[in-house]
This record gives sequence, structure tokens and C-alpha cells, in this order.
Amino acid sequence: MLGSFIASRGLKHSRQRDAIVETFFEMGGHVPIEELVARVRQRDGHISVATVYRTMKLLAECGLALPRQFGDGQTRYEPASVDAHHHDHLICTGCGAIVEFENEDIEALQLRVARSHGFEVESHKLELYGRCAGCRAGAGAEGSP
Amino acid sequence: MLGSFIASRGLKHSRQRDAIVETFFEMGGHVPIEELVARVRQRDGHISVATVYRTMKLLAECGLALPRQFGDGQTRYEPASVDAHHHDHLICTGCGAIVEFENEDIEALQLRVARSHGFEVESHKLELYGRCAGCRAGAGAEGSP
DNA sequence: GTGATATTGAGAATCACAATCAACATGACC
DNA sequence: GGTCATGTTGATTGTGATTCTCAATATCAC
Ligand SMILES: [Mn+2]
Ligand SMILES: [Mn+2]
Ligand SMILES: [Zn+2]
Ligand SMILES: [Zn+2]
Repeated sequence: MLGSFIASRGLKHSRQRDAIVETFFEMGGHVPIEELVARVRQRDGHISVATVYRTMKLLAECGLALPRQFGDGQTRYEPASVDAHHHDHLICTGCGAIVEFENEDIEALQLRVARSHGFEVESHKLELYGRCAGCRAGAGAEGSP
Repeated sequence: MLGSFIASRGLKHSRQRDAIVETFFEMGGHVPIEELVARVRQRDGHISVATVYRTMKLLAECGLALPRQFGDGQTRYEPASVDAHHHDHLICTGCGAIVEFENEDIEALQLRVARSHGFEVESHKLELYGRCAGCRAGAGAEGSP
């Protein structure tokens, strides 16, 4: 997948690229660049942040990673499979947990609302912010400031 | 409203504050700081951007303005009335038009989805990106790059 | 008016990220 | 295996929005 993308564009392999990509898929979830840099470095000495940014942008271009932009001012990437469904996110304001969900009814209503205003939807962003079960149970769970 | 807020916190009035607030409400819509600064200046000589940022933050704190953060990396503010309903946004990727909508069914579904994952929703963000009627009609309308 | 206190403005600082560019690594080709 | 054109890296600088700093200034209660 990445290999064919690299080949088809006259790009080259590199030790850094491999380390970053492998680390990213090992981590899973919704990974901020900063964390990815830390992990990659503890696995392969020093790799510059610039290279991590560049590589993640590459992964996004070939459809293997999705950039996500929640409220905290830093881009996160999550692994994407070609056959994976679109999904949206629940974000816990207490512990920062991110839960994914799919809801066809909401998607359908979005299209309908947009159409009723003359819009043709290209993409959308739906984020629900609140407290997860754990954070509501434990008076104030770890992770909260 | 602003007056009582200022009084209740030991704040003071100022020529700049008044100019910014009045200009903001005159403009209406979803105003980027940069535009607000330009308008304010053509009305009251030179007012520093720092003051505009500070004043808009004040307005937000006392509930008279809502900060909005669409995809373009700059914060916009929109006027908020105490009795105004929550609404979400349709954003045209062609001309940048921003259309507001309310949809109770979507809101209800959001709550239901959240609850089914143990979350208690505090806020949410729903943005639909696409092409407005005008931009789809005219091959490529003004405003597009 | 006076004085304590809040506000302003200019510029520096921050923060995430993009751009530069010389040194270096890769791999197609011999 | 060696060459070489070309892609990649990393240190550093640039950028754009926003915040911070702090001396100068304006406000307002008394
Ligand atoms: Mn996700
Ligand atoms: Mn709005
Ligand atoms: Zn939580
Ligand atoms: Zn449009």
C-alpha cells in the first residue's frame, strides 16, 4: 500500500520512514505528532520532527492515515484502512478519552438538512464533548487537570 | 449586559472597548478578528490587535459573543443573545458562505448516541462542508481560489 | 483633582507547523 | 560493487495566529 504509493511516485524508502510508519501503526488510536516523535525516537535514536510531519503527511496523502483536529490545537492522526467506514468522535473533557461511533441516521439527517439549504455535502465534522462514565463515577479521575 | 459585567468585576470602560463592541455588533455574522480590526480602525483611528483580542475574549466570557473555529485556522466570533438557540453550520468550500441551521432530530440522536457510550454531552460541534447552490450553478463562483 | 487600579499598545514570546538547503542516503543502471 | 541522478534528512529559520510583557496612559471612586 505505502510501498506501491512510494513506487508510483518515484519516492524512496528510508530507515526513518519505516520507523515512523511502523511506530504509528503499532500505537493505534488518535496520535498527536508530539507523542509519535517521542515513541519513534525511543525506538530509533534521533529522528527529526520535520521528518515525522513529512511522513505523516505522506501517509495521509496515500489514504493510510487520517488527520484529525480536535479542540486542542494539535493535529492527531489515526490509522485508516481503505475499507473502513466513516466515523465520528466522542471526546471526554475529563480524561481526554476518544470514543468512535457511527450513526447512519445522523448522517442521513445531515444530508437532508444540507440539501434543504441547497448544499451538496463534501465532508463533515461531528464531535461530541462530555464526560465519560468513568469520569462521572470517580469524583475526578486521573488525566484531568 | 456588558455594562453590568464590567461593573460586577471592577472593570472599566474605555473608548477602544466601546468602539470594538459596537463595530462587532454592527457587522454581525461570523467575524474573523482580522476583519474586525480593519473595521474598527476605519472607525476609530488606531486600535491595537491585542486590544481587539482582549475585548472579544471579554465579550465571550460574559456570553455576548461565541468563538467559532472553522477549518481555516482563525477564530471567528458571532453575536450571541442570551435567549438564542444553539445552532450548527453549513460552510461552502467554494465561496466561504456560512449558513446556520437548527435540527432537533440530530441533536436528539447525538444525545442518544452519547448516552449509549456512557457519555454525558456538555457541548458539540457539527459542521457540514460542501458547495452552496450558487457555487454549484456558476461553474466557479468568485471567492474560490 | 488625586490616586489606586485597570487598560492600552508595541513588540517580544509562543506554539504548531511549513519551508530552506546543504549534507546524506537510496536505488536504477552499468 | 561502483556511479550518479535524485529523493530524503535534520538543523534551522520562517510563519501566522494568538498571548504575554510592561511602561505609559486612561478611568473612576472618593
Ligand atoms: Mn477515529
Ligand atoms: Mn453561527
Ligand atoms: Zn473521561
Ligand atoms: Zn458557495
